[in-house]
Formats: sequence, C-alpha cells, structure tokens
Amino acid sequence: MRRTPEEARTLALASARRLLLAEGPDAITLQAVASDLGMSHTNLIHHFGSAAGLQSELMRQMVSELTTTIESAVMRLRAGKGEVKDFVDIVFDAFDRGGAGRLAAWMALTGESMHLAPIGEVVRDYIDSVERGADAEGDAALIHERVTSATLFVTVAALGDAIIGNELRKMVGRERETVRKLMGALLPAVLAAQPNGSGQS
Amino acid sequence: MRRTPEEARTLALASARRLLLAEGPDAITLQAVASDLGMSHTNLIHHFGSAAGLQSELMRQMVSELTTTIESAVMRLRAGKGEVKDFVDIVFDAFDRGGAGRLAAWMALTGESMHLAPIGEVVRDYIDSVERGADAEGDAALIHERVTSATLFVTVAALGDAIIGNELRKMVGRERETVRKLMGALLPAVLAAQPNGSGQS
DNA sequence: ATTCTTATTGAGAGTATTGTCAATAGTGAC
DNA sequence: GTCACTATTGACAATACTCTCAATAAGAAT
Repeated sequence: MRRTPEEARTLALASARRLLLAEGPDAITLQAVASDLGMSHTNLIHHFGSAAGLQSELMRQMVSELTTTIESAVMRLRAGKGEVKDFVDIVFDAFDRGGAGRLAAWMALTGESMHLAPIGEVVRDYIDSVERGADAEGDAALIHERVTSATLFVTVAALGDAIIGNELRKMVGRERETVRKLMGALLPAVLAAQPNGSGQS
Repeated sequence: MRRTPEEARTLALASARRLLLAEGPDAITLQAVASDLGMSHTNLIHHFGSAAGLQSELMRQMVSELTTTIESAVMRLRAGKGEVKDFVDIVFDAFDRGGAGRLAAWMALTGESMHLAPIGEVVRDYIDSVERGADAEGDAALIHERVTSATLFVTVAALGDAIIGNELRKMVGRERETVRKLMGALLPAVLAAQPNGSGQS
C-alpha cells in the first residue's frame, strides 16, 4: 500500500500519458489521474508539488524519450549502419509512439515550448554529425544548408503525421505508411549534393 | 449598445480567435471572451447556446476559411493557371494564417475531429480534379495513388509546419520558407508518372 | 404611444479543479 | 520496542467556469 516515491511517480506519469492519449491534454487533471490510480489527488501534489509540476514532468519525460530514440538513430546513421529511409521511419515512429507528437503539439499550443528545446538540440546534433561525415566531398556550406533543411523537413512532417495523419488517411482511404514512405523516398534527393540522386541504395 | 446578433457573433468569434493565437486553446472561455469584449458572459451563452457552441462555431468558421482558400487554389490548378509550387505555398499559408493549423491540431487533440471533415472533402476534390485532368496519359490507378499520396504529404507537412515550424527553425537558425520551398521542389517529382520529371511546367 | 421581440445584464447555483492543513499509518533505523 | 521519516488520506477553502433565471432596456412594428 505504501509505494516508493519512484513507484508513485512512475505510476502517475503512466496514467497521465494514458489520459493524454485517450482524451486529450485537458483530461490530465489531478483528480483524473488520482482516480485512475485509486489514490487521493493530494498525494500527487505531494509527489509533484503541483498540477503544473506533474504536467511539466510528463513533458520532460516524453521529450527525453523522443530525443533518446532519435539520438540513437543518429548514432547508427553516423556509423554508416543505416539508410536515410530507416532514419525517417524512426523519426516518424518516435513522434507517433506513446503520443509524443500530440504532446509536442500541446506544448507548442499552450506556450510551454521551452520543453521542446531538447528536440532542437538533437536536431542540431544530427546536423553536425552528417556535416562532419560529409564535408570531405563538396561545398561545406551547401551541405550544411541541405542537411538542416532536410532535418527540419522530416521533423515537421513527422509531427504533422502524428497529429492529423490518421484522420486524413481515413478520409481519403490510404494506409498508414503513405507519408513516411514518400518522405523516405524523397529525402535522399534533398541530401544529395547532385540533383540526380534518388539514392535507393 | 445593442448590437445585431451578427455583430455580436462576429465580435465574439474574432475575440476567441485572438485568444486562441495568444494563449492557446484553454484560454477560450466565456469569461475571457466576454471580458475582452466588455460584455457579460451570459450574453455569449445567449448567442451561442453554450461554451461548446462558441468553440464549435469557431472551429466551423476557421475550417471553412481554410477549405475555401485551398479550394480556390485547386480551381486555379485545375484551370492550369498555377504551378505545383504555388499550390504548396497556398496550403502552407492557409494552415499558418490566422492560426488555422493550431486550431486543427487542437481539434485533433481534443477529439473534435468531426469538424475536420471538410478538409478531407477538399483534399478528395483536389485528388479527383488532378486525376480527371491526367488520366489521358498513363496508368490511372498509379496516378490516383501518386496524387493522393502527394496531397496527404503536403497537408500533413503544412500542419506540422504551422505548429512547430517556427520553434524548430528558431533553434537551428533557418528562415521561414525553408520547409515549404523544399516541398515545392519535391512535390512535382511525386506527381510525375515518370521518375525523371521534376516537371517545372 | 403601446406593444412585442430580444439583446443584455446581475445574482446565484452547481460543479470541477487546485491547493492547504492536520492527522494517520507504513517503513526503516537505532 | 521506540523513534523518525514520509507516503497517504480526508476535510476544507478558494477559485474558475458553465449555466439558469428573472429582470432590464433598446429597437422595431403597429
């Protein structure tokens, strides 16, 4: 009956995430989480300080997972172990999995965009890594521009897909991978210095 | 002192939109709108029936504007008066202008996705028009697939750009048109039946 | 002018949410 | 076993939001 603080926090964050996915951001209230867990809402205040503390911690956790996932994909790409198409898949999955994209959108909508900073960092890391590996050939400035553009492109599309992709696909009758497949096919053309490459490896 | 019903509704919707842009979806309350307009919140209930009625009307109005804008762009494209790049620009602007993208995201997040149906319809209209104009040449089924994919692609990316584009661009230091320019450059390749064509009209 | 419609308001009820505070009860340390 | 720590709870206050209801008043119609 008496959980460790870590247990309590983990349970609460899992419940909050469940509520976010099922009923949207506004459903994450102290009472809803407490009743879902069968505990009192005052206990949540005890563990998180306030309702804002819980929400903030949920944001921090999900952004952390998101960036970790993407970072590992960047590592593989840096090691030359993966294709661009796989990277696209991972980014799309990362925004889709566990409602990370919906949460990111919520943060952007409610003005809590400071929590998004880690995403910007990992994007910058990715840009640096690709730049470093590629500056042997071609114009470094040009490559920098292409890589940043491509990364922005993937991230923005992955977010949009996570939020509205399912609804739109339902309306026009396409399957789930439609957008990410296109992105995977087109991105190499953006990255390649020569405009001919649709490098299908 | 005594407005016409249309005046009152117009004022209220404008105020609600302002609040949505400035402080996010949760800021659209009867009290906030009423105080912004210097009227009592009961008057808003009189005109919209309920708080949900006001929000619903705001969604309807903004989606209507969005679809109207996109539809006119589709007409121009159908008449052969515009390039694909212009269409991309218009879709991106439509989601950005007046916070339509943020509102669409809010709808998707809160489960009010029925209001999104008109967007699906205009997308389907666009698909039909392009299909009809293009089925003289090539495989009709293939063209259908390419066009639906491309339209999904543009819409999803435009939404993502409207929500998180500014934040991400700020973090990596790119200007505003980065993503839409890429989309405009890549989309013709998706639409062309032959993989060589980046058909610039 | 009188009447009718309705835009507008203020008071107040009902509910949800956050938060405070004191008290209870596990759990480990000694 | 006793004590200290703290996870947990229930009662209660405070605020915000929605909504009902009765009353007021502005404008149109006659």
